[in-house]
Amino acid sequence: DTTNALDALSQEGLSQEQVLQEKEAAGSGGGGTWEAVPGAAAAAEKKKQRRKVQRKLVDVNNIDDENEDDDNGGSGGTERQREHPFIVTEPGEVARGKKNGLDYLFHLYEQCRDFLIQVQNIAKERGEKCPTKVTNQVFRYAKKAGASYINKPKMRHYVHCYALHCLDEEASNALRKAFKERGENVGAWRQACYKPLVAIAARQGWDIDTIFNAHPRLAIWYVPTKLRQLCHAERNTAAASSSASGGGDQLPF
Amino acid sequence: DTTNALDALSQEGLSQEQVLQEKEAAGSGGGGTWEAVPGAAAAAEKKKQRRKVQRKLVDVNNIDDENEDDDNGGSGGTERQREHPFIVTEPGEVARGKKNGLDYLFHLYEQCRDFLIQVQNIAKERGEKCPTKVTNQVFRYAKKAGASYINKPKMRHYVHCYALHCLDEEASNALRKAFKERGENVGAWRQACYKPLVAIAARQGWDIDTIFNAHPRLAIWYVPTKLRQLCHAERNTAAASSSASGGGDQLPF
DNA sequence: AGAAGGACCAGTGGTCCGTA
DNA sequence: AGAAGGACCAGTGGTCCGTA
Repeated sequence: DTTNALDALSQEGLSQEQVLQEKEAAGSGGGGTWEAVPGAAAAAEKKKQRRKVQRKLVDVNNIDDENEDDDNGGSGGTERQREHPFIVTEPGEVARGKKNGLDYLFHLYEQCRDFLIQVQNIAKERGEKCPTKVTNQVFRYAKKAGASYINKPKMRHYVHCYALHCLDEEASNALRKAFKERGENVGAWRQACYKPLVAIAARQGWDIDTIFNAHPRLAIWYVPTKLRQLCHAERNTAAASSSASGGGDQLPF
Repeated sequence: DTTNALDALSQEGLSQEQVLQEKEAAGSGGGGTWEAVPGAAAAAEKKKQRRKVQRKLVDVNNIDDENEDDDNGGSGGTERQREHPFIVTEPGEVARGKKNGLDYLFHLYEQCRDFLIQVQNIAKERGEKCPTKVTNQVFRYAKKAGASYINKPKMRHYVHCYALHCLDEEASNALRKAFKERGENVGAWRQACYKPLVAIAARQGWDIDTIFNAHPRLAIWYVPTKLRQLCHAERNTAAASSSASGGGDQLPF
């Protein structure tokens, strides 16, 4: 019942985001590929290389060391099932088949908040350091409390999607409807969530940390690295073009 | 020129703190020794044991491994001098001989604040995560900037002394004068700084984190573990005795 | 004995990449 | 191909304990 002015926004959202995805897929091959942050791709590549070297070293060291616990192979019974993958659903829609919907995804964030509050209460009781964010400790607590379907990589992966849901539920709902209609997968929807967030940041002085912290349910989540980088890059672009067109505090051309 | 009502306070402060020190020195030998937190001493002991085991293992593994860089012994030239030890000085007093005064100590905290601000400015410039506290990163930055006399263990060691200086300069000054007069060493003065802080916390609902965060120069420092524990223990003691004497929400005796 | 600080360690934030 | 999450890693907070 709140379906106004959504298509233009989300279409726009998609086209640019797809460009971003393509650039990312293309990788650091050519010379002029776009990067959110200068040098970021190179740094990431270095990190990857390091990790590969590490793994190789570990493998070498493991040769002929101990082959005690080698036969736990086969299909020995009660392996924990993975969660069903998410699909793009519109608000209120229940996912059918072996899928989970986005209302469920956002519900997980609320559950994490509850777990954090419990951890905070225990810490206060004991006079211990009291976390203000969803930390490893909270994820551990959630697991111990039986919420085995909550894990850190998943929650961090979709934080910015939840952020949009918190900060502009209208826009978030519109994006979900549009992406469902077009049959996009979850990855594409997730990518598309960045753009409206950057637009919100633009309207509020680019300070994404302050924006997160000002919202009670969002403040407990770390700002995702990529969202931070996108805001920074876009701010610089915006500043450059505005000073090129109208400004006076730049070198004269 | 601000020397009112200091002696009673600091005397009181000392006597109790010395008891605390003695108990600590006595260790976990007997059964009924006082602990700030139940089980804390046992946990600390366990940690110590673990560390010793670790070191032994490291030593064993190092036997006959590589003796390449073995001969950097002797007295080969420009070794960095340690900082002179602190002595208890009153406000404005310059330490003589190979000693540093407490004004200098507190000055180091202000310097760290300056370094933090620089690190924050760089982070904002680059659109990176911006620290709100004096972190390892800040200590690294300080060292790189030439302030080699600043280091983490030292700064953490005296944080609560600086806290008293920030929160109640009158009381801090009075304590310094009293301890100087009595010829106490730095360690004794440091111990004595806890008590007036706990008293401040008592007046403000025991929330030492909020007290730190409410003060602009103090907010950038982590609350020391021991101060937190003392506040917690004292709060429980106070609550127990007040409910024993006048309360109604406790078991009846 | 008293104190300064190098260096260690357990557990963190962050996310890659082997898995289904 | 698309996605979930175990497990890894660099760098953290915290402070011990060999050193001067």
